Amino acid sequence: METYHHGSLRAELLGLAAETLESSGVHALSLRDLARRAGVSHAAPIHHFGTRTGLLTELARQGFEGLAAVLSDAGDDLYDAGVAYVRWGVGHPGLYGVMWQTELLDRTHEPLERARRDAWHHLERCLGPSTEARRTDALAAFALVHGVVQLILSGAEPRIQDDEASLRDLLRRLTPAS
Amino acid sequence: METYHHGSLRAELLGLAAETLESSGVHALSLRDLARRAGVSHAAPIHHFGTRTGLLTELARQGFEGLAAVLSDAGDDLYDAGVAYVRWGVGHPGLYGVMWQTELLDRTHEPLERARRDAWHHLERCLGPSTEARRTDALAAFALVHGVVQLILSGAEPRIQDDEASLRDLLRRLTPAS
DNA sequence: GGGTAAATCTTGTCGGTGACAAGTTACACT
DNA sequence: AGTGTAACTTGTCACCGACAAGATTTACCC
Repeated sequence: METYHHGSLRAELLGLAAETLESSGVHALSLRDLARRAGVSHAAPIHHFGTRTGLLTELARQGFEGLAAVLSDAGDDLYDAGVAYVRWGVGHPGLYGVMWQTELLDRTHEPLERARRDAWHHLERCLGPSTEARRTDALAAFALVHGVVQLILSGAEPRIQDDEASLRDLLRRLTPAS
Repeated sequence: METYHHGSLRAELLGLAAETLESSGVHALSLRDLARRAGVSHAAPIHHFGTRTGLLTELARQGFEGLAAVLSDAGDDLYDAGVAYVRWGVGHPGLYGVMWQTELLDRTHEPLERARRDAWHHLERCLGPSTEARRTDALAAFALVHGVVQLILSGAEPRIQDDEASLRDLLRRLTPAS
């Protein structure tokens, strides 16, 4: 059969990579392993992504898009959005880490940066008009939800409950300025 | 001179590793490069740390100790401690990332976990007696400062100012429960 | 102070990995 | 039909972490 022209190699590689990311972590993700599992040569992934960084950058971009979609669905309430954010992050332990590890990503990749800003704006939107104080509010809100996700994922604080009620209770410690 | 028995190889390797970590990031930190720069054989670092994970674990432990010391000096006020935390994190961009990247560390290493808990307790101490609500307060406080550091280090939000006044203003969005 | 155990470091080697270069095959478009 | 281009392969290189086995030095104990 067709040894050449797999047809949708790029998509399949991304899928396999996402699986590995969640099941085994970034460090276990190698281009050569992906190639083996997809049944192609060891250099095939490089053709599609250039470098390993290129692959991770694409995964991160997809991640921010998924996150933005969830935030968009969560509505206009800051705490609703916060809960949605945390739940998405906790649900994607491998990917979420990659999204924030700038060392692994190509920060000059415009689609990635755009997706990141989009996700940010969905959270900022819950705070009303953009004054100076609102921007600080948004920073605090983002830092809090991001920190909660990282704390949970790191496993450093096993006492954190990630059910909705506990999360909401936690997020309520944040009170936007007057 | 003495080819064998460098005298303080372990300490020198840790120092070189810390330098590389801050100047070039984790990914640029290799045991073999450390060995070259210390003028020893490529396997010498392995003798002292077992694995690369072992080296990073030791660095992280030192990191938490340094962080705990800074928090201890910051006094009893939650916001003072928060500012001190953020400033320490921002001042150690490479190391701070390693400290929270569990994939790179040996989480069963008791000295590391003890140092981590110590740092935590220094922050929790600012909140008074340990009730249920206080613990949630502590979680929120930790998540917020941690998130702020990560946001700054990631460079995703260049608008964050890390001078003391701006940081304090940001941290004030957090109000512990009654 | 002599001998033995342990710690420190070296040499050698293995499998795995990212990256690049050059070649081969299939598709697309005119 | 023919030609350019995209998709993929084979081959290769340097680097890395890890392990094993050996050499050298220190420490300790009688």
